[in-house]
Amino acid sequence: MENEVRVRIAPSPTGEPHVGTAYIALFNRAFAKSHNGKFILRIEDTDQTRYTENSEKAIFESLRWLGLDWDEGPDIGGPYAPYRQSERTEIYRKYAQELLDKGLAYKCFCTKEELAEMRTRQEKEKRPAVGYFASDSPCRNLTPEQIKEKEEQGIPYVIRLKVPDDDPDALITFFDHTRKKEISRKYSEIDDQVLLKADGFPTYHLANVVDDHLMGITHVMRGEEWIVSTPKHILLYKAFGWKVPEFYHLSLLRNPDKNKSKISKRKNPVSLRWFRAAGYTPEALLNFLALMGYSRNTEGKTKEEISAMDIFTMDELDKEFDPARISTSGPAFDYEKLDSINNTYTERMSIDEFVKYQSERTAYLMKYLGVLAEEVKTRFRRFDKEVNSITDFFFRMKMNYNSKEFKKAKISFEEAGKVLKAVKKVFKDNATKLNTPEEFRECLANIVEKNGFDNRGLHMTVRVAVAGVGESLPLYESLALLGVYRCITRFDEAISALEKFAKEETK
RNA sequence: GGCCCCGUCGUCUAGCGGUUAGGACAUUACCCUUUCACGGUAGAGAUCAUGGGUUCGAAUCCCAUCGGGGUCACCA
Repeated sequence: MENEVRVRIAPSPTGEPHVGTAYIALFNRAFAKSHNGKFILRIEDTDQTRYTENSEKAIFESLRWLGLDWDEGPDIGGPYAPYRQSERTEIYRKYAQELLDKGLAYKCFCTKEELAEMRTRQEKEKRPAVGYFASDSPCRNLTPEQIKEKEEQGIPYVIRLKVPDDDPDALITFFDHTRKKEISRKYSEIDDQVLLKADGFPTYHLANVVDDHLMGITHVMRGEEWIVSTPKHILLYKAFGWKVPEFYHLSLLRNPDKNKSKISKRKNPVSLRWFRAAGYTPEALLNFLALMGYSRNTEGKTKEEISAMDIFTMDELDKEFDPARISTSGPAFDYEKLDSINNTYTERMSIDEFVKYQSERTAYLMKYLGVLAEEVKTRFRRFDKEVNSITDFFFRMKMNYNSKEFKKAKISFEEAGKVLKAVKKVFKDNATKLNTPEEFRECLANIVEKNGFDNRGLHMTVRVAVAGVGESLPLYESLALLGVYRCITRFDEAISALEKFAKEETK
């Protein structure tokens, strides 16, 4: 199978499984299926500092839930195992050594401080580009004796690629199949990339190129954020004397705000677990995601036919998939449209399917809620009262507050506004440190103490801001599950609502 | 800031030298309905970012400008 199409998705297990991963996976898989090829899952866990325990499991689980199953991967094996980069470090070391032997890479002993110094110097000189370039590299031309001496002193080092500097104006060019054009960068714009870190782990660039080659990847479909580093990868393929795969860069999903920045958890829910718990069906999410980056061929179709073409299954996509129809502009993630698509899928279900999906979803919701699941039970007075009404606030995009609820805090609207502004600031400043319920508890307690706020008033105000109502699930656990960024978003909405309520009252 | 990418209704998009610029979501009105939702019908909504070319003719080709995004880590 020399000409077999082989594509891959290579997520990094750092935190929640990202909707962007599913987006890229979907197109890779459709491409493989349409060519009778293979779709591979590879885990890129070379950053020990960002690795989180359950993240890999969550990626498997979420992708499987969506039906985006893979032909080879860390959990099912395959002819090119292992598929987890942390288990392949020997391989990367070997290839880094090969480059060293060929004189195409070198050991760099610079410290973090020296690197920082170099950076500030370059910025001061107003250089067009900042980085570890040949002309700036103190380590590039170290003699074998100097290297030996430093090694004997036990100075830690990294291995850097020696970017050719004989013709700085020469171009490195590749063809981007999504944009259908060549993209180039000058050699002079590329600095000596780190290949192997001081801890012996490879960087993305090395591991990715080595694995793609070893695993026989023929087509690389990945996010647009990689477009500028593709030339670096080309350089690596050349250094090894390997065949370069074909590249497709997909535009990034964007936040639906005016600026349309790359979609982020700071502004919107992006976790696949969230979408699942919120009650979206896999078919609907996939259909929606496909719509964001792909358009079907409408040639020769009637208006009526076209109007029904937005709804399609992955099987249909796999059959007709044409990579030339992937779009290049960054689509804003329209949660309302997702809802609408979800609706058309649920209304098409049989009653049996509907019931089955409802119970599957409820089961997952309880899992998602974690410690809060117990609390849901205690507030669940009757079975005809839905669990959803108690947990709904985790999935709302807009709160549309009612002034009556804020009155339960027994402090004025102005005071409540002040409280929320203070809490918001603290949350923002300590965003990365607020994860567990306990951390939220301490945080709020500190705010009460420092500002002399009414304890009950603050807690009720925060509760209403976050849940929309005065009676809801335990606060600290709710804040933790919601996540600090979505809390902040709600505070923003609550603060302006409170201002409005205050004005109306004085009228 | 340097470099790279992108630019059609509010949003996702069709279009690839000659179209009344089409569809979907959202939105408006009406119909259906004892309510809501679904469904149906009709409508509004895009001087195709702007300005120059090329051409008999440009959303479609070229250039410039502007706007947005990405990237400049021992993160991926």
